[in-house]
Amino acid sequence: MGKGRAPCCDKSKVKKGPWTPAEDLKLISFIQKNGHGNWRSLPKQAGLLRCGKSCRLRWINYLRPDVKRGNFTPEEENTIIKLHDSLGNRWSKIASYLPGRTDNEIKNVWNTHLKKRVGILNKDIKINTTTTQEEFETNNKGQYIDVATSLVEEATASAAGSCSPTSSYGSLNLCNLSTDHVRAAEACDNQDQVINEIPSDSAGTDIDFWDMLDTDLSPDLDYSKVLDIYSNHSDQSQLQAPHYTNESSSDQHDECQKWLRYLEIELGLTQTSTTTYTGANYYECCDGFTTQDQNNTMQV
DNA sequence: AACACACTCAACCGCTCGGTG
DNA sequence: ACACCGAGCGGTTGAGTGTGT
Repeated sequence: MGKGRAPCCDKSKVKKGPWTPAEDLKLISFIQKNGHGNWRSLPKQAGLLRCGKSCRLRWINYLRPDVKRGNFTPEEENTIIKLHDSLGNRWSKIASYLPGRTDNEIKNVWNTHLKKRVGILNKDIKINTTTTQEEFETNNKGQYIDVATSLVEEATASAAGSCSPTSSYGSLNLCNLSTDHVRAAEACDNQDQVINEIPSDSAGTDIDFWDMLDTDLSPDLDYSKVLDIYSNHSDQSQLQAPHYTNESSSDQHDECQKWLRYLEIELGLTQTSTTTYTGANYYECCDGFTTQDQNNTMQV
């Protein structure tokens, strides 16, 4: 073996760029049947012209059944702010506290939203500690007034060492930042509240892909393998969606079919229709879609 | 309507870490 | 102890989309 590090793959022979639905289904199919013991060899075995790294990233960030899609809730954002102040840019560590969220997603949301917001709030605290409330209101046209006042109180309390023991971020001026504060700040920040987020990558029609999809949704699929994926590939404590251990095989089959169906919908591969699904697990999987009521009914 | 600029986020790149022989 | 390898991590990029003029 020669010196130096071997490249992870032959760059000239791998495809780069956005994944197509057909590639997604190939990857999913393969992992369903074989798991992902070796990412490096996976692309070849799965018939994908992709780097193993790329497959891993696609699976972890997008195709895993327990990935939660949709906007971050104020609670999640609050958690990220706190954890980031404590852990810094250790995104994977932060992600471990947010089931269903990936490090990449958290990193993106921090860089695009939260970093700015924290900057604004910190600035407000500084303003408020050096001006009267009236001056502050004039300077800020009434925005943030309640938020900033509360934060000043909390920052003062924090400085006095009375930060909530529920968190380990006692040194932070945002240590007790409540959900309401974040919500208020969000409202001031004119954040869009887009509920539904449908993933892209909806490439053109692919006959092979449709064949594959039909195959994968057939009763012949080895659903026990799918369950293995859930149970083996990740820390159980971080898995939110499927909990199959005590279910009958038909229940498992149903759940897996739901997940695959969900995936099909996520990939934009079904015609618009009204379909009602039930089941708590599926409801969790579909977080980010239009949920119609609390009875786990979803309209697509 | 057309253009420019800003924003978002999926994906890539290069590095580090831990396991193994 | 060392070298190699695969997995994972964090920084960065750039295509696509949205918004303002």
